[in-house]
Amino acid sequence: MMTGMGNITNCKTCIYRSYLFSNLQPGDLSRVSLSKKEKEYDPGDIIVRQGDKITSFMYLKSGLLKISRAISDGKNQIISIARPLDFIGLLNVFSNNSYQFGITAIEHSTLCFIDLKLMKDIIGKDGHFALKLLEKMSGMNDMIMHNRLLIDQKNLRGRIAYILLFFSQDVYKKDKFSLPVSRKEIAELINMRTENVIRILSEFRRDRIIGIEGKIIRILDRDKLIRIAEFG
Amino acid sequence: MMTGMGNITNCKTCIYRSYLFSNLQPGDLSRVSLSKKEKEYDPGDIIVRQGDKITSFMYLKSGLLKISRAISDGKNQIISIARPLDFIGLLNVFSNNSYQFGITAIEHSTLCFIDLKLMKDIIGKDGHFALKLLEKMSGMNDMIMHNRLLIDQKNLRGRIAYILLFFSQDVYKKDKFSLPVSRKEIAELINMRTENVIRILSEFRRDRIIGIEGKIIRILDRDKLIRIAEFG
DNA sequence: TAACAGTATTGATATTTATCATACGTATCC
DNA sequence: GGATACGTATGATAAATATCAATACTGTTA
Repeated sequence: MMTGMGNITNCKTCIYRSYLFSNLQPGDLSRVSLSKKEKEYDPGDIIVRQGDKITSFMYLKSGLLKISRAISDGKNQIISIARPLDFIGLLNVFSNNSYQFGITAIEHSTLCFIDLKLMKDIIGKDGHFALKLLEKMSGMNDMIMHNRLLIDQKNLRGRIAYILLFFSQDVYKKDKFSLPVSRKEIAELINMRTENVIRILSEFRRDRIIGIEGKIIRILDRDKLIRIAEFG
Repeated sequence: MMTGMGNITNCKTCIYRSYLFSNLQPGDLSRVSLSKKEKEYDPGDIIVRQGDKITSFMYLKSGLLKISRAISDGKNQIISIARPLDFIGLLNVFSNNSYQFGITAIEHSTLCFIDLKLMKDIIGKDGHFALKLLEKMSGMNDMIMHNRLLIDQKNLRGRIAYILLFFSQDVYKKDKFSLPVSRKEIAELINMRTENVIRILSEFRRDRIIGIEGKIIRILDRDKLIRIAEFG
């Protein structure tokens, strides 16, 4: 369950402070700092449900989240994994009144909630900030779209290799890491079936490309994995 | 080839004027109107090449475009089809200096080019405009992402049904229309092989769901097509 | 502790999709 | 006019992926 909440950190000195807020007018930064709420979540905690009303702007200080949407009969599709310093829900916050996707913590995470009205107010006053936000949003969309287009092109082995490299290189920056998601969730993320996720992981283990102990993955042959992700 | 260019229309009285520009300061609208360039393109004309420097903001007044990106060995992937009143390249214009995709006319099209510096200048000054632009961009991204996520879930028949309904309902609003793209391009758009596009179109014809005469498609059984797009 | 639900695993099989081959029409280019 | 390229079309076959079934393991609850 949610393990903490409050407003401990001052935005001015926050070590996680985003580039986005780097040139904000001092008065505006104070208003953000005073009104923001900071919350902590444990793995599995639901942060927003699909359909919830959007009332704030969310910033992931630390941790890892999954952004997913419900499709027919209880099935889910994971749109992307949010990483620290990401603005969550940025995709939706200006185009909808309610979330078109759900957000769930997959690691212990700390989020900042900034009131949406305040944000819009600042955007209205501070064109420089607005432009930076446009850049940020554009960049995020680019990345998510790019990833999905890439994954669409790959066969199943390529997708598994890609996602393993994603966790190893982009998220944990380590050869050995603990998968923050189940096999089923990997399947939902890269558009395949759970059984095939498991099968291909086993295959990679058999071929000494990775080591597996439950959730613990160790990359043994990164070059080969890169080649498989690239194609084949 | 490009068949026209110049600055004929006044933005103030333009019948294609976007909602986005509806509350612009009169002075700013004049600056847009004076600096904008209007160009016409024929089917097949390349509007921007992947990698081109971004210098303007593009607005599609009429026509139809394809937005695509090159992948390995001469293959292409079509990201989306742009329709009238769309701001083209909005996905990229604030996050990159150069286009990450190419844009090609697939029907006779008229575009407005607005200088990017001018746009950024207006955004900086006019927070209300900036906010509307954020909404527009967000909405566009939503739609493209949503479509791609949907297509990922469908089998090949579902994808073909979906794309036929897209052209019939969203683009032409008619039962009978001329496909603006080749079978190969359909394949690139919905992530399948040309042969299978052709095969499934033939199958739909055999089952009296559609009529085909070359590029001319006629929807004969819309309900069935909807059901197939939905699932099956 | 037993019962239970969710997850992971593997094998056998069915279905879907891609690939390869061939043919034919159409437009383009010299 | 013939050569060439490209789009459309269909069939046969191979490869990739999903589905179904069975089992084991995990943690949680009664």
